[in-house]
Amino acid sequence: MRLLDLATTSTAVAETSARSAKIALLAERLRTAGPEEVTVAVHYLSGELPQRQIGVGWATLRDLPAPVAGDAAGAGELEVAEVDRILDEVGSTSGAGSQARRRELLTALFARATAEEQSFLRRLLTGELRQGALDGVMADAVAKAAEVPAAEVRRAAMFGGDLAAAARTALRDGVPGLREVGLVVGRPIQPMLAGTADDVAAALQKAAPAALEWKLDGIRVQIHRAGDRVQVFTRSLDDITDRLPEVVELARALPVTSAVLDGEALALAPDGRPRPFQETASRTGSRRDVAKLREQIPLTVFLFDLLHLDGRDLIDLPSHERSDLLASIAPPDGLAPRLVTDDPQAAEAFAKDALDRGHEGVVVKSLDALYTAGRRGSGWLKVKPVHTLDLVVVAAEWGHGRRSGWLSNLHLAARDPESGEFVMLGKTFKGMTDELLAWQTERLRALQTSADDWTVRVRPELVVEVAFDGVQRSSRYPGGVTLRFARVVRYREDKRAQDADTIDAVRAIGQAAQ
DNA sequence: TTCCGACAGTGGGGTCGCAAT
DNA sequence: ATTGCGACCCCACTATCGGAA
Repeated sequence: MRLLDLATTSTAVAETSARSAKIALLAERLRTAGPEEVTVAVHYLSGELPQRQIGVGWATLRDLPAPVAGDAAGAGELEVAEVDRILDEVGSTSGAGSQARRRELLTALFARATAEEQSFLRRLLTGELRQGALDGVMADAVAKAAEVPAAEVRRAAMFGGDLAAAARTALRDGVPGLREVGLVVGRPIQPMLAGTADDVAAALQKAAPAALEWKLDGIRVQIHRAGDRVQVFTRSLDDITDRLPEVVELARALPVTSAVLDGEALALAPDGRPRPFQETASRTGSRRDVAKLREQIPLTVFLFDLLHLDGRDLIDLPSHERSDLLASIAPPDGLAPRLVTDDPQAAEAFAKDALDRGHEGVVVKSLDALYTAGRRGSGWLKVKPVHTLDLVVVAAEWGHGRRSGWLSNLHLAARDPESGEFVMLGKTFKGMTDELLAWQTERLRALQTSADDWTVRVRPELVVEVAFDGVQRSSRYPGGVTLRFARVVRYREDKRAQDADTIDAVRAIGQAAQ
């Protein structure tokens, strides 16, 4: 199979908006793939590289020599398997001179590609395929190509951790082959994700009685234990075992022969309150001097689910049964605090206590939900308090993709009461409807004071109400603080910039959380 | 016919580790 | 030593499609 075949399929997929038509086009292409090519084809057409990452991003591609006009002789002859080999080599170079070597390999590759192939490669390498089909749509396409139920493909991909491998199995061995793929201790599966609810009462309306658990602001850990061997994986299935010795020790001490556990790891202060997320991230992200770091910033694990125990898979058991089994093997202080209730007042009190202790909020879990790996179902609902501020728009950046032509990303500032100036403390592009994007583009252009290719600076007059999850330290912004997960709620045309919130008010919110 | 779950897209800040400057 | 870059932690929200109700 040629790269050109994938590029033309991708173009066709991008040009139709109907999901069913995308699936049909992808399935047709997969059917023509040989058994050795199908995994690479699935990866490429769902916007990923088999190598996961090869050290090439936007800036590397930007610095490649400009392509010559017109396609070179022999362009369009590139085979998918050869492209895969070249990218393997790009990804495996390291050490001094590796960047130059990467550029050399990529330059040679691009010189042999048609314009359509180059566009496809660029988008693939930057992770911006923008054809309206990623893993989800591809799973359906694989099912269609292999003429098997989509649920079987998704199940195999969930347990194998890899849709491309499931595709090869589906096309080669059909349903019987897919059925043989199961949970293997030591091989991570997609973690179950939580939806959101506005408040505890709303969450309880969807399921009562329900279990409430503390929502902890750390990193997700999936722990596999087989005999004495322990492995720890992140939400994106990376192996971080070496960085989390505390987690390894906890798992090794459990009275089991094998288990797969789900939990959250975070740094706590000596008084038991959570340290800022930045400190947990720093600790769990560090590979060097782990033993020393451990003394300074110890991690605590809170387990909240059990997917496998001593040879038995549990993901198809109702949540409350998994929870009971977990409690039977884990020490009480290794469990996420939990309350089962159908009483809104008791639930509210539990949530308030979690917040008073400095945690993010609660997760409300249906008692009979199965472990829906990789899905953001309503079986789990997170509830977190939201802060809002009225801030001033001081600039905006042009959007990309479907937001091309609109001013999208707002530069937000708080008022400095001392100087009367506006102090930038972050950006946001979230929460806007198409209608609002069009409106703000027009309004901001009318306030424009200067502009470059990316950014339009404006007179600080528009006030916008912004919701956010918290205030964190920043080395990037002049006020030393920034907002976590800022999103637009609405414009406040009734307010002038002089009425906007002050930088002191922002800092006070940060202090209150400590 | 309407509703709603799943998906894709559009990007945010911080941190680490590596290579280049 | 410092800077630029890529990768990966955390993540919210809207638009759209298409099956469920």
